[in-house]
Amino acid sequence: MRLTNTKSVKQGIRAVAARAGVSTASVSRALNNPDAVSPSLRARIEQAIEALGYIPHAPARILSSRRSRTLGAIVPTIDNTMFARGIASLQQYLSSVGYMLFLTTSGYDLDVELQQARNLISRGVDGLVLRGDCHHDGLRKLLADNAVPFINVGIYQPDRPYPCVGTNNEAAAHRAAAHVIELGHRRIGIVSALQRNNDRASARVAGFRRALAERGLELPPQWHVEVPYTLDDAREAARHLLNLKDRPTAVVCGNDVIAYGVLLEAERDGFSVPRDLSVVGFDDLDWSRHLRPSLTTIHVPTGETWQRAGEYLVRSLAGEQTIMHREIDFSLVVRESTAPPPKSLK
Amino acid sequence: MRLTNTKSVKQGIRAVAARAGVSTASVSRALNNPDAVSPSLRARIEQAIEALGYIPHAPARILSSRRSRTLGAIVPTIDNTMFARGIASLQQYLSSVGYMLFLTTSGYDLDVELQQARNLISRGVDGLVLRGDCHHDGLRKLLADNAVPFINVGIYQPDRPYPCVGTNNEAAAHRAAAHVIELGHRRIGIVSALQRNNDRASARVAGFRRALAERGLELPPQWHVEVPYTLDDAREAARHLLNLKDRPTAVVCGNDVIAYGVLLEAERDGFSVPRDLSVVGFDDLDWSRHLRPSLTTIHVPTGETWQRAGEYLVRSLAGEQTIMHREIDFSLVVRESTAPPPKSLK
DNA sequence: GTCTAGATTGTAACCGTTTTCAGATAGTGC
DNA sequence: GCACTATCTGAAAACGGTTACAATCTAGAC
Repeated sequence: MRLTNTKSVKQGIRAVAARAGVSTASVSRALNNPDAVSPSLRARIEQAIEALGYIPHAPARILSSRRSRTLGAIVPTIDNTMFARGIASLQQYLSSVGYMLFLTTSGYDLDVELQQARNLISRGVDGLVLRGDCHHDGLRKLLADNAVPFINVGIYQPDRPYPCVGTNNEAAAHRAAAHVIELGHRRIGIVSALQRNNDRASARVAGFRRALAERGLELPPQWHVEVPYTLDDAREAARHLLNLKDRPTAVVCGNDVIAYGVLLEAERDGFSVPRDLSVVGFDDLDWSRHLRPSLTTIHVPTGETWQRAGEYLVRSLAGEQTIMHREIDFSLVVRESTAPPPKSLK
Repeated sequence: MRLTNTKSVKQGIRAVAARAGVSTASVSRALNNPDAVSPSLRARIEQAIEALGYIPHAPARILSSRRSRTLGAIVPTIDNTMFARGIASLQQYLSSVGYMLFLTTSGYDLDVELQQARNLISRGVDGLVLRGDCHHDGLRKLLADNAVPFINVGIYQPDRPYPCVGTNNEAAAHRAAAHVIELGHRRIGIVSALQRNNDRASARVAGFRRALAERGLELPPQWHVEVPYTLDDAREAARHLLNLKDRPTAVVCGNDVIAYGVLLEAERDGFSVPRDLSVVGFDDLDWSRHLRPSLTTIHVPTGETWQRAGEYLVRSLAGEQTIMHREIDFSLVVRESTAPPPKSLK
């Protein structure tokens, strides 16, 4: 049998109510909707809360109200400047509107993502923030079955029936490639992130390819390399690409970290950037403007993107009508790593 | 009045129980302690769960069981490789033992940290992971009043009554400074992170200073600079230090990002590292070995540190007796950024 | 002074689990 | 075959809040 002392309640809202000489309903109201109780009552209750050091029990609140004021986010990894940025920004926004964030990671694994989503829903989140639109089939069903609002972030797909917010990666990549083409390059290589289960990466590759195709430029297979996540991987791929007998004069990269790898490897092999080789990145991480040569890249406002995702969900949950597909502008930032190709190789 | 259809329960454990023809108690047992129910029952229940797509409601579970299998972590910022690393590692460990992590940020503000702690406790976390041992007075009281287990991570203070896990920052910093002293440097500058509300930063400064003091070396005030968080801040400070008429021949830095700033600024001002200037970092971020010159620094196993913190709490919560103060070894990684001082300035 | 609308407060059911306790069932030694 | 355990299972009371509804109170309007 559970010990229940009917005389005195040691904690909880009932203790506060008892001390303030009011009902639990009033305490609850004072907490959630202060205007609904008279100033005098409110003062008494606040004083009792203070005196008892009362902290509301969120799980009970969630259970009773069916709302948690908590969002869940599933990112591939937190150990990546882009995501860390985004999450920080999202979290800051959410906390400013009284929401909390449950953060989990999927490690780029769709099954894990599904599992994490189940986890978060179980936890009672009011909505979910997902990366991209490349998900397990079961995930959509799960979201639909449980009527969980969600948004795909980091991509822009106005034609899809799911909400999303992000830059148009295809267009941005196209812009990046167009930049080196405009500089006069005709021999352009691509070093992209792994495209598998990563629609962002593949959209960028598509943009690069379209830019080349529009100018009738060839892309020999050996000039397109895909690399995993680390700088070491990027360096290795770059080394390979730079040592081809027939090497490109410019390399467009799927993200800045990859570009760093190309830059480092180029330096190591004695190529001068941008004299011998032009390099374009994508994301515009902090480092990119500090590097020497500084990196020409596509600037993507990650913080804004994720904050908008939060705004979308919070507003939807508040019953407001909001834009389902929001495009976030990118911009090309031209720095030192790009220049016209050497005359001899033009 | 709430609508309650007494005939059919649409969801929840009762729906599962009804479908399987068992009591809710059995379903709960099948979920939490499978061995406690007979295989046949378990099979029936599992099938019902599957058929209904049942997802347990964690808040209700927490409310009832008084345990959330969730830990809270409060870090200054997530947008910092060190913390991102640590959090990623902690999260991975926790998920491997069936725990979840509630992550919040304090922005280096003690009041915010206290508020976040309140928030997390309200959320029902079973324990708290904190950064360092520099907290608001109210925080300890809060933790004590609510009997919330916690651990300070990133520091090692065996003499304190609070659990902690981390490297001995003072000793590690001492080692870093000793390294350049051993190389023959006598004119050594310090560029540290802000010490206010940051015991890690101040322990490092203390270690640097002790190493200098032990060899009887002077530290003119203008040779010790404190900088905020960004690379830009570090560069500005470095520029100032390097342009002193009477400048040091070696600089020990409070962390790697600061060291990058010094390195970049040195290059910009035409100093050659390590010929004209030796630089030592602290943390050993990924970049440090890729940079040119690569950075001599103190390697700190961040991932292990945070995982240990998780282990400590999980074990404590399981009732196991565990070590309260755990020291994590650091190591000096000598790379290209340090060398004996130029003869002329020795 | 009575009546009514509106503002405030209280009562108690309910949110979806876990868990105690007791009852039912099956297995064992004699 | 019987009493006696050891195992399973079920009924129902919590857990700590929210909130629908009822009850009370207040202030004008007449």
